[in-house]
Amino acid sequence: MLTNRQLQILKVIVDDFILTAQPVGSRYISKKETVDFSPATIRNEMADLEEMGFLEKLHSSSGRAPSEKGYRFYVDHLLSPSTLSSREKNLIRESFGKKTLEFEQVVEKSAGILSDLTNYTSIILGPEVFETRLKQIQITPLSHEKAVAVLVTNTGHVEHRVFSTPLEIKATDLEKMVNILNERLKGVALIEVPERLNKEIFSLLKEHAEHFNDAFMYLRAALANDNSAKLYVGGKTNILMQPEFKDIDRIRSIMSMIEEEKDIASLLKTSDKGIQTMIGHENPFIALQHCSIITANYYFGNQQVGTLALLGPTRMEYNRVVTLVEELSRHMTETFREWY
Amino acid sequence: MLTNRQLQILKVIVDDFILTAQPVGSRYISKKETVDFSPATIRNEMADLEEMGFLEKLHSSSGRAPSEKGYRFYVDHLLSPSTLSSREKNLIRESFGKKTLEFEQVVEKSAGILSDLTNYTSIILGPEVFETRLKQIQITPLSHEKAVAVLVTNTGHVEHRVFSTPLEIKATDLEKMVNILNERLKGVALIEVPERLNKEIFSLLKEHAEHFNDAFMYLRAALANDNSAKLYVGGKTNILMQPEFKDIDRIRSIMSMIEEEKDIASLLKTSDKGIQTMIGHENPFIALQHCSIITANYYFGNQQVGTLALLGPTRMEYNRVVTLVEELSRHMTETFREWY
DNA sequence: TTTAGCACTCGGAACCAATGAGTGCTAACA
DNA sequence: TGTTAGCACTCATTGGTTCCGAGTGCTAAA
Repeated sequence: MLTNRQLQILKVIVDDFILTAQPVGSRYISKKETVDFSPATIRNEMADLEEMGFLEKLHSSSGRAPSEKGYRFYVDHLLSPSTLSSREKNLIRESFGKKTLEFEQVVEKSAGILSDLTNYTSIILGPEVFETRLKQIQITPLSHEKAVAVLVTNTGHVEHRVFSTPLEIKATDLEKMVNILNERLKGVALIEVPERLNKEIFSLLKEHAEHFNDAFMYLRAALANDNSAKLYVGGKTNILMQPEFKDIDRIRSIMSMIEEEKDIASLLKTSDKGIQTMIGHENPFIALQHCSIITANYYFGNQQVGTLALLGPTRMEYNRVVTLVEELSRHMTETFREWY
Repeated sequence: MLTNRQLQILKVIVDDFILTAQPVGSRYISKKETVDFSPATIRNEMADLEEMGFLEKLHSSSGRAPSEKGYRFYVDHLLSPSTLSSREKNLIRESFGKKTLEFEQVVEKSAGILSDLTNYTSIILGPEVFETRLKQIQITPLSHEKAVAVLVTNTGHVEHRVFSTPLEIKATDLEKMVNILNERLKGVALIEVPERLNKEIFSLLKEHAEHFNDAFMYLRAALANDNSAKLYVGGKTNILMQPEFKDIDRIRSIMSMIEEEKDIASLLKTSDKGIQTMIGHENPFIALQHCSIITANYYFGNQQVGTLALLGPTRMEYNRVVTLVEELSRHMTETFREWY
């Protein structure tokens, strides 16, 4: 176990390294008001801390920087979650004060706030598709061979899909079709829609007219869900500001990973509930080996869950950032609750 | 005026510098099969070309690189537009072969192709808002206090806006409202919609029931157009690959400019018709001083016009890129024409 | 157990020389 | 008169050397 003095020194080093990105030396630590030991004493302790794996040297005569294990210990045991500054409070209150109506708006705004306040990159994963249910479907003809289906889900998400219609179909027929669809699909999970279409609804529609056959084909294609929960990213360029990412290659791999979306989405999807931190190599991607990710969940009603994440260097301002992420996920959850 | 030999040498230098990003020396040029002069002769010509402002030296004993004026001359007089390679043809044919139905799909696909084939960043500006006309409007209640308005424009663009509705409003009333709106707004330019709403439609709606007053307020807010034509960007990270952007600060300023959207949009909006090139400082933004931008227009029906652009370093593969941009704008125009 | 003192290590900056790619100029050549 | 060979010159790059300073580890004294 670590002695009190070791804890104190470790905390000072992590705090300072997070601030300056420079290795911390013994002399510097001993000058801190809160510290009362000579540099020599501190050097001894630092040597011990290094031996235990909490600290690292860049070269034999440099000061110490926290290792990943050091960050992990810091986050688990030494974190003193900061309270929000008035600037932070204001920005959040201001943004969530305005009444929002659409899921996308809330998410984009949250991503914006988070990346602006932290100078890191914020990522928000939409709610799991398999829990989203269809609330309403509306079909509107656009031309004699195109129509748009507007889907509204119980999460307040609205989306539209354009599809081809056979030339012969009539407006009244379309109306009938919509009625049947609404009757049969309301409350059905989005992911089950294609199956339902194939099973019961196909035969139902068939009874009405023969060109439903064609229309149905196209509609089915249009309603085929893409399954991928959407990613919203804020402050992509913030990574460029961090001194540890002076190296173009690192930036390139991180950027293209974010652009890919796929891996990031799967990473966030598998993260546990509550506030989580992944430090450096704790995530499986080489591109993110110098990054930390903080995740929190937000909720939609009771079960549906999305993920709010913040991506920064391992040298992240954990105390400030953790409260911010928590606070924002709370606000999001609350906003969505009010919609019901 | 330039002699034939000078033209030849200039062309070799630009071609080679575009390929290698390295200053070109006289010895190297004289070794080219197409060139029959000694290094000394070439040096003389290069000195003249430099004096005329077409070439630059990085330092007194380096080879020459094209100046912006050199690129400009090259583009205007020496360009031999390449024909598409079979790979390029295939990719384009494949993508445009599939039937697409929605404006966004076409645009996103085009941006993707362009950035993939060129390794530069592609930017597509949507059609000018002021020319887009409303084709149809549909309102669907979502809950007792929310409704979604779906707008369909003559460009095949579909979008939805969620707005609040007063509690008292009834489904039948809403239907009446939609009928009036459709009757009065069909074919009206999007940009004029708010004005029309205020003038004629307000009084019309008022005749029907008093809570239209409230509903109208919200609807008006929802239909207030944001005016900004949308930007679609492909291959944002491609800039990172270019050797001239090893410098983080350059990348940062370019990236954040793209992220901003505002300036880029205005830049593209003011570009002239047809294929245009802006080389280096020919554009007014310091962030883009080492970039070239190629733009082409695509058309929607007869008047409506959007812009397709490619952003890369001044050392751009102009001959390949120009044909690609042209070809893609042609394909887009054609696709949209087929929709009518 | 703590601390002062001292030798040691290593990165970074400054300086220097050697190298080589490339130029400009001059004089000879066709 | 236009072209070219030859040569002196320039300058970025590379590698080696030295110096400096920040910081460590170890030992011995308090």
